[in-house]
Amino acid sequence: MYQAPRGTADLLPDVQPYWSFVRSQAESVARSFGYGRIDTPIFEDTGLFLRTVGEETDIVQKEMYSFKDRGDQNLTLRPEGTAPVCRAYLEQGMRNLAQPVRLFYTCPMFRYDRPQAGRYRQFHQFGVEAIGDGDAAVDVEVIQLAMTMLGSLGLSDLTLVLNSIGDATDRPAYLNALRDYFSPHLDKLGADDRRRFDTNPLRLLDSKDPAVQPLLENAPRSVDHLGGPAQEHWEQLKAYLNDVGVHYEEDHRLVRGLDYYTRTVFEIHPKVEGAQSAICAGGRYDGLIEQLGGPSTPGIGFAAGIERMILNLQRQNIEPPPDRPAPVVVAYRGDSAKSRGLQLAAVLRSEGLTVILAPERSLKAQMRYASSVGASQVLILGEAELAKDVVTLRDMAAGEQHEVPIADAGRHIVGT
RNA sequence: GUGGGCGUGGUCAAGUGGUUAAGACGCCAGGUUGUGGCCCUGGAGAUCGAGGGUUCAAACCCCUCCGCCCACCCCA
Repeated sequence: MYQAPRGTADLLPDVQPYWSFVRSQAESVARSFGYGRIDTPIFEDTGLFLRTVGEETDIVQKEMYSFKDRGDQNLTLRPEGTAPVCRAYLEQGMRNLAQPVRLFYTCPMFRYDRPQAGRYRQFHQFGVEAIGDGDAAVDVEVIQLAMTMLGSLGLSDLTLVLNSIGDATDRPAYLNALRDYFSPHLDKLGADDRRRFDTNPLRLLDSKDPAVQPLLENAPRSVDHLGGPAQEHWEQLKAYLNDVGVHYEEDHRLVRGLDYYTRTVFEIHPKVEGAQSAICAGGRYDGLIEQLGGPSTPGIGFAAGIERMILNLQRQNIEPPPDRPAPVVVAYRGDSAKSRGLQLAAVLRSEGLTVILAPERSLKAQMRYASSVGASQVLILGEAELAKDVVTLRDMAAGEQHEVPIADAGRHIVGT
């Protein structure tokens, strides 16, 4: 027997209401902020991710689904959404549109990770990108969009954590400060953290090693090493957030695992403790477009994990609205009634109703079937009805039925 | 990549070496001839995750692999 590949899932109709709920809420909130949908290819040139996400990151080092196609092209199944959108921004000349360009997407992502709660190899993200305007008001807009979107799902008890990791020009001084701080304590660092000390000292800040926790208390803060413009941006952002009443917590240890972030970084997670708690995360990436060979262009965005949003809906016992109406079942007795039922079903569907023709079984079994598929009403056609050119309309919940002319059966069906 | 737990019909689940592998839910049929949801009866459906080994004999013991769950790493 074949099984779905590790870390992938079959989404059967019974879970689809969650998916359509999340997608439609996210999409309508994004549109209300003036964002338009973009779809980019599921695979891209491998170099796009190497260059932007960062050669030293875990995503690139060990999580990419990369392959060569028959033409020897190095391709990679998209592990994240920002780089492809920026590539499209450049390639499609979107800098000639009104700036900032506001885009959103919902699509599958692929990372070769070990699956666990809320983590899959094929997973789905809803994300937005606002490209072409570095103003802190745009940061606020994007954060507001994220909070509004999660709120529209009914998720409560969310925490927004915020930090600024400065511009590329501020980075070297800060990294030196971090190295200076940690170097007397190298003996206390585990192997992973030693490696980080050399390759990416920023990541020492979110080390989970209990031995280094006390060290983190007094570690240098990125916000104390911001250059003038980044400093101003950071203060402006916080002021705007206060103005619009968005609550946040500053977290000086918040850094991100992708190299392209500058200035603002943020995460949103449920207050309940747990692994993989971030359901939404993002930040500013003012150097990314330039890195891709374009003109210096600021940008900011976030991505939210659809599976994680659904997980939290379920944890908070939030039921999504049904994604399809209760069907009307057409039951019948006899061959000519069956044929007439087939015609009737087609007519009713063309009138916009959801109609299922019962399977050919005893009438009793057809009724049982109607009941188990949740039919609100059943239309019964038999010899008696055919003779009079009527159909028996049974209301399943009320348990009552009456005859109506076949020709306007549709008008008598209610509430589906 | 690391550590722990686990894999028995579609789902849940009993069964820890020995005749035809319980049960429940679900599915199908029937309970008199044209009617559901409760109830009753019957039926279908399992190479006991896969492969190898030990044994006269294995779902049950051993090995390998695969997968699932949880945590770490990392991330949405």
